[in-house]
Amino acid sequence: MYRTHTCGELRKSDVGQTVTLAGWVDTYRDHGGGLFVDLRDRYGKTQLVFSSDSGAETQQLSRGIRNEDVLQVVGKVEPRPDGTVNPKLNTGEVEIKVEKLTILNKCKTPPFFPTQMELPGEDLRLKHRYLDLRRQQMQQTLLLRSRIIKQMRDYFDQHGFIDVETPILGRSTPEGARDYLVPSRVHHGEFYALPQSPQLYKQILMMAGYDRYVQVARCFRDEDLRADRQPEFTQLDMEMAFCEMEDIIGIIDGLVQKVAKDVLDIDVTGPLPRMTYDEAMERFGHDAPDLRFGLEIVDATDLAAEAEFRVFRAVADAGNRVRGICAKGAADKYSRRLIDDMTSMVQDDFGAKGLAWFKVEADGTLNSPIAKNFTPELLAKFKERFAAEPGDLILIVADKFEVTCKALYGLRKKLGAELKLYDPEAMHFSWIVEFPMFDYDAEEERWVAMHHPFTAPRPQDVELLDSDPGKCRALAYDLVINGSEAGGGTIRIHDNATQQKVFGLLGMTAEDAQERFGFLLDALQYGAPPHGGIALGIDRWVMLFGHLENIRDCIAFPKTQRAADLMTDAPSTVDRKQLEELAIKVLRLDEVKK
RNA sequence: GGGGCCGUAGCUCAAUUGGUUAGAGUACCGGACUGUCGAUCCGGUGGUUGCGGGUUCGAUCCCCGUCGGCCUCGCCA
Repeated sequence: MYRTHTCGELRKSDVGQTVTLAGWVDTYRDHGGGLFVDLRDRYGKTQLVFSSDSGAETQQLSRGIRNEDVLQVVGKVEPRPDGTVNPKLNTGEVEIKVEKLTILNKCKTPPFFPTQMELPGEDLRLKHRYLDLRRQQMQQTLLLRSRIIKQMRDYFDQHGFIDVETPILGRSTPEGARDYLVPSRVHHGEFYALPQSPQLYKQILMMAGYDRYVQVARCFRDEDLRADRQPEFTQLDMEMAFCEMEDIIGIIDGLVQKVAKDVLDIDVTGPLPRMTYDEAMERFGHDAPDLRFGLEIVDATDLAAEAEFRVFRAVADAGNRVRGICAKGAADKYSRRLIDDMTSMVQDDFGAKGLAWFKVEADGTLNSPIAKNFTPELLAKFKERFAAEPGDLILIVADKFEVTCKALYGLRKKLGAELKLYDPEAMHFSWIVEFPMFDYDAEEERWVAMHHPFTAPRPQDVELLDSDPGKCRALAYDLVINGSEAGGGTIRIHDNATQQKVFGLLGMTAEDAQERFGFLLDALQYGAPPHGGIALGIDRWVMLFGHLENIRDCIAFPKTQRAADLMTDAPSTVDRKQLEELAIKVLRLDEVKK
């Protein structure tokens, strides 16, 4: 037996026992005659004491102990002498007088120590992930992740959901994200695709009568990475038959309450607040607004239309929008220089033509390079519209609606963080509903599904599919936590005719649709029940519930921004023989580009 | 594909306007020390300044390219 106890469990009540512990050397303090070692495992730390009492042989062996060595010790639990209790440790009232030491494994001097104060560079952490995962912070996060997933599994189990696994090797579907492809050895020139989500399989399960399905599903999307995006990620995927949007939302409201209570001890009152997509875009410029703070977007297009200022007038006259935000008390926090930086941001990142600004002076006048273009009366109206007071900073973007949304969303996010408009520990949960069915892709001159092509239109909007698809709203709902999309779902189309019509609107011919999704169209004709579901982004839940800034910290073995695993060095080239079996020839770069 | 930041000892960082021998803390090695808990004290080893090229009398510093990491726009139904 390697150990009788973990390094986190011994207390004063255990004094007198002879115990065996095993773990890593967290730190050691060598006093010559006596040596203290904090032995660590994922449960905690326990202080070991080596002295002449340990015997000459053991004491001699103990002198070679270094950080991160793996030890096993046998010894007696003793109370610490008066004045040497360590209140920082749960085990701080006791120590082990070591009688026998076994060095199970030495540790080479590592590139970094899991215990060091300054975090090493992320590339180093990823390369030596086994060391990084020893860090307490990482262990806490993976524990949190495990706990959230268990809560989810328990919850859905209690509500009668069946866990069904769906294939990892599937069929490529050109809609949506880029697929990860897997070549077939048996069928030369043909490929499987890794699932972007189990979407179609779970719909088929509904048609098969498994009316409550759940799965912790790995999903793959070959797109560029971000701080909150990995090429493979995990979803809590669920689907229900004979359900309406309210049923799904109700179930998830309950889950949110349960997880919030369990992991953060927060009482979330249900039902969670809802906002329509249009309202979210109008008030916050984004479909996943951070509702922990105000700083809402204010429309001033009508006022702009009265202005002498040609830039505003032209935008208003062209049917575009003049909108802005008013940051309370921010005028003296943002110098000309910082405002210039924000101007560059809205121009370079969001395609805005510029950023207009006003600072409200102590006497109430508006200070701005463009103020001279406005009558005092109009300036007063702007001030009133933005409810601006002395010391406030008004930022205005005049552009197409979409551009004002993006730019003001970006500014709001930046100002919210910089001005500390919210408590970083706060949690805000809400639903965004009534999404449009389609977005118009000007480049490809066609409609694209906003959610996915299996989303059902609202019953009252069905006829808009023919007359005005852009106005058609979907039975879609996104769960938003602190300005992050934490989940999204829809009620699905469950009849063949509507599904065919939507495919048609997306520019697919009947033949295309049959080739790509024939199995779905077939299944829809063999007794498909009404159904719908949702998928929750588990990695993001961990990020949000753990107040972490980065999705890589929520995943045991994540990929870098270039989608590489620095520990295993994946992806890698493969043997010529492997390629030959697959009938694959790798082209040179110049051969690809032509 | 575009924009930005970063890369100096094993690690975290510093190095004046481009200036001559590239420093500190820590780790590591050796020594001292029986109540420490970020132990302390003394001594020591350790550098292709990511890589390649250029400008210059002289480059960690400026320029170009490249590799790697991060942030971001596009992209992500």
